[in-house]
Amino acid sequence: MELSKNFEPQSVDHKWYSHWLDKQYFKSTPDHREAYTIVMPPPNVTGVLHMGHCLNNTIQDILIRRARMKGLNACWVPGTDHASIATEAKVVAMLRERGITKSSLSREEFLSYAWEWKEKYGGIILQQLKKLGCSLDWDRTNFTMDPDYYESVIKVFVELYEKGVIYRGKRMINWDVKALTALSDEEVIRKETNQKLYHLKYAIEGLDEHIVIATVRPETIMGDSAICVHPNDDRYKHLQGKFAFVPLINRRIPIIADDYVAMDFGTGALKVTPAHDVNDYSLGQKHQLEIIDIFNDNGTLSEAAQIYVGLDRFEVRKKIAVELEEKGFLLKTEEYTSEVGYSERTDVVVEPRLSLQWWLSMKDIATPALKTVMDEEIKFYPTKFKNVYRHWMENIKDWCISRQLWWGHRIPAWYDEKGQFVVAANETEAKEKYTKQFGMAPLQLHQDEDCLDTWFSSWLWPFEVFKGLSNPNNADVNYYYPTNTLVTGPDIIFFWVARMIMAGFEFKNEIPFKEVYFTGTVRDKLGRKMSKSLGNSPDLLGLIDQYGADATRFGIMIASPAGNDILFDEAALEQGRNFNNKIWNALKLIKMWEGRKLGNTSNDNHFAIEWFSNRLAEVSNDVETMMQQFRLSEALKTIYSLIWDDFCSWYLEWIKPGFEQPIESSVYDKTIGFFTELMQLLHPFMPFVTEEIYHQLQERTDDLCIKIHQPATVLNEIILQKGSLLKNVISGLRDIRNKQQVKPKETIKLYIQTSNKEVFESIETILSKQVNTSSIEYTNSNVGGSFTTVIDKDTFYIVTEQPIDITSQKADLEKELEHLKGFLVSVEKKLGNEKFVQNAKPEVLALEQKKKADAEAKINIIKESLATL
RNA sequence: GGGAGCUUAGCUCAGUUGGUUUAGAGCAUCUGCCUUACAAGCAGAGGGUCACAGGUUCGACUCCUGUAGCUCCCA
Repeated sequence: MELSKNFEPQSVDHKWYSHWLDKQYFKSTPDHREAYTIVMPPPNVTGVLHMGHCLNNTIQDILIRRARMKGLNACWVPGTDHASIATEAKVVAMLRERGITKSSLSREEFLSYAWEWKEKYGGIILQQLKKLGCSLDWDRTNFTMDPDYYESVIKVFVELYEKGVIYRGKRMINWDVKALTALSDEEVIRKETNQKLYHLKYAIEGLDEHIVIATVRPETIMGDSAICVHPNDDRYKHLQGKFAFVPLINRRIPIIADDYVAMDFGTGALKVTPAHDVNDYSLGQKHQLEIIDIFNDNGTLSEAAQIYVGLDRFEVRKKIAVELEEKGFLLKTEEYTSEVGYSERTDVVVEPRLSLQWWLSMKDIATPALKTVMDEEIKFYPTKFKNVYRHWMENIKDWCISRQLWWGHRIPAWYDEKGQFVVAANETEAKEKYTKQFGMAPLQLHQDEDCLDTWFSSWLWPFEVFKGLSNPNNADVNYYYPTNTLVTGPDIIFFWVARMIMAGFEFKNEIPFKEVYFTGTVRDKLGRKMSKSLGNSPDLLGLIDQYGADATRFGIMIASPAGNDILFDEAALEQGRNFNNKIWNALKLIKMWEGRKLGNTSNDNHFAIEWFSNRLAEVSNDVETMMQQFRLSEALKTIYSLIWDDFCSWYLEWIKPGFEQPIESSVYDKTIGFFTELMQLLHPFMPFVTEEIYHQLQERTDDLCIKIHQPATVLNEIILQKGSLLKNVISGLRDIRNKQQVKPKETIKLYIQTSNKEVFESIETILSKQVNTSSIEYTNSNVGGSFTTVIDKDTFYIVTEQPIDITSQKADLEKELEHLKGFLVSVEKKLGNEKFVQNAKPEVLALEQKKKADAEAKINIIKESLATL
């Protein structure tokens, strides 16, 4: 069959993915082998594949494919997250487009729309991962709202409530005025925001003066309960204990003193609004101030505000500033930059608010989870994240787990008409509990309307995907858990990683995974985060169509050092595509020889084969080391160079027969073997092209995907050194040819002056072919009428038909001489230093002496050559 | 405000306990080649006082201190 000019991923990718699925290579069941398990961080069920997923899942696929090819029982579990707030927001938006408001629907009606949406768009992302080549065990696909999973989440809630770890309480929370729900601290993103600092005058009761406060939130003055100054602040000492009036509404509030106030910020006087600021709340508690909540759920002002009722908080800010100015309360405004909290999901400014919510007490749960990471029972790569983790864990706060949403796991608390409640897995149990607890059967119970934070289900992921909670101690969970490697972004270290570790100890008394690999953030090539508003997120599926999955994987992996950010550049995908073609062309070359095999006639290629087999072993070992340290991009670079440089540029050229000449059978077979092993090494990174080549190389009954790879370990250093020498000499001589403008087709006569004649004799055939000589001879003295060059410790004389350009040659030699002399000076300086000779380790000293001797010898050779020019 | 990390060639990065030929790759650049596998290619070349300033040491890209810039996390 005629091979195409270039590698064509479009047909190949799909063919092999279907084949692998048919053969069930990705399917894993417990057996006698050692398990290697990865659970995929579940993407949002309605999400689409973006660069972050691409990086993340490519890394996981590389690890899992490598494990599979090592003979481990590799299991990679896919799934999706119901993503409570994100999905609900999407459904609400969809309904709005259809002219339906959420408030007009019952809970059941809304949920049926949501499920419809989930069925329609859910799991698109999983289909997209197939295009990337991800070798997931699809039969194990999980969803965090699957019936079993749902039940386990509820079970965990009830258990923790009964242990007293979960409680209900009214505290300050972050309120999302768009999604109309509470948020955890982790869901609030702080951003530097330009604001205005308004200086407002509050009149003092009984005195003809006023006090000036500075605030960025003039719209909250109607919620003020006090003005606070520092007790030692001389400016305000006479006002302590007096009263002031809130502008516009004239409410009377006390002036109190507390050393919480920073005297040097603003005017040193602080308005206290306990309902709408976390710090003001604590201050309010301490001084028993009134709490006046002036906002509605949606961020508009409530009746309690008295004025501007029903208007949005930011609109009020503008209007009230104008009114305050008109009425003489606004002294001045200044520009001010500070951090403001925004909702991670809806990007609206979060409103601190006092609210009755469900909480999970974290202190006790966190203790073992902190220790296990500090002791490196769970290893973090890169290790710097240990610090981040420790800092958060040591300062951990209780987790607000309730959300005012419908899409999610409904909180299993049941209330009577008086608001008394019980927590139980279902209504029947709730009734029993109620009867027991309150000594009478309930008239009617209704379930809490709220649902749980998404992460309250995802923290169970590593063992509930194996039904570790719904079916405790089943064969799967016993075999696969703890899992091996978690690959995820550092942005969810608190949301997810930390909480999974806590859940692991709490419910299984075991770590959930042995190592965590934190990927970097994918940015554009200018270093900016990928974002919709910048429009700098590439269309991933378009890229896969254009370059192929292998090139895309290559492109994203080649520049992804562990833990560093990835600057995504399409040029890297081109490099990947070119690499595909390079491999493809090597295949074409070898296939040309297939019909020209002959019996073995010479030993000419013996060196090439021996060298490459050693080189292959050497690099395989290097790659193994790098993989163990998660230096994936380095490993890929190393394989890339092994294939492109060592195999294609050197080895294949060395064994390549002349035009339409035959090739020895044994050389051919060896070459097929090398190529196969190279494909094995590369397969985890670029699965499609390697599988295709594997089958093109010769008829196969098996597949590369599951072929076990065992790199040779025995190395012959001498051969490897000879190889480098040969490469150096070839490059050096080609350089001379280039500089002297000797045409490629023109042959040269080569004379070698060396003390290592035998070494050159063993590589003579290759050398001759690579630098196009008509003859190679050995000499003990300088050859007249030649170009001279010194490579390592040997001198080479080149005789051509062309006239010699002595000036350029002389200049080159002089330049080299200059460099060597400089080098020699630095070495001699070291050796002339008595303290160095006394203190340096013997091997270092010996090395310096060798450097000196070598440099001197080479200087002599060059001087001789120059003299004869 | 507190903490962590980074700064090496035009770009992206290696450089493993301080000494390995006065710093290595890849990409980009330049020169010469349409050489029957590959111009998405081949053969070469140029390019860096290792952010800055001190210190420790016989010796510092490597260790310490400070400064500047950038990034991230937390409050």
